[in-house]
Amino acid sequence: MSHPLDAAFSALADPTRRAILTMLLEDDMAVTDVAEPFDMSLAAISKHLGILSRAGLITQEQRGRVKWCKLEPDALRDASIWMQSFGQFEAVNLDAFERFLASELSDDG
Amino acid sequence: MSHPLDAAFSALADPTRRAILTMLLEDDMAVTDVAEPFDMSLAAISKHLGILSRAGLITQEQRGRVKWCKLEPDALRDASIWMQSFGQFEAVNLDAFERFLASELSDDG
DNA sequence: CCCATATTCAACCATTCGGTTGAGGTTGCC
DNA sequence: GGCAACCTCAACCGAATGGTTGAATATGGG
Repeated sequence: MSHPLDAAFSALADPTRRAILTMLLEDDMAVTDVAEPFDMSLAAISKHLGILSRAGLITQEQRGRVKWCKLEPDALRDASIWMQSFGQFEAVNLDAFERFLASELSDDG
Repeated sequence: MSHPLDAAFSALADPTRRAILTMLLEDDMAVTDVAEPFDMSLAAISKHLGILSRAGLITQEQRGRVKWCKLEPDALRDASIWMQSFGQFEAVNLDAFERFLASELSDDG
């Protein structure tokens, strides 16, 4: 997994990890709180967070005994730019975007 | 791999597949021609093309004994839109884009 | 000090992934 | 018809992935 884009895209390929990123859009969160909504062990979530962190999509800061997870949206920029080279997408249509997000949230994000 | 975004992102996670997509930006290509620059068996490339096809990123049309591969850039739209929800990227800076593409092409894309 | 909380580590497991090889099925051409 | 070109299939392989469990390591609070 040498190229940074490898790490970014493969991190994004997992629905649990995308859901975590979506949660972190709201606010920074502790690992335990990130894990809470998922039907999965804490250790599994900890691994997912490690993958997101190594991909640069989040950062984690230890403060006391809790480790705070913070979204790092800039890391998505390169991946986003790479994709823009295909299709010459027009600036995102916000209506379509709203509809898309709605369908996303009713699913799993 | 239920969610369409799973397929798209995990297809994009492999550098060989990203390179293939970049090649297809130029023109439609036959499977053998896609395989030519890679140090890898034809069967391996055929599998990669299958993955790209199942992810909707390309389509393949059989014509005679050659199967033509065609980029399907619209499939990148959803993934692109998903990413836009993070970071509220400003409209892509074209200078940065040029620099990025240059560094990409000198690497492996 | 002791206990609970927060998180990771280590070992394990089943499945998937990315590659190989060899055989096989069409299609096109002489 | 027969051979070459184009592509996939099937079986196999080693390594990575996504999950589990149980133990280990801080840290904070009464």
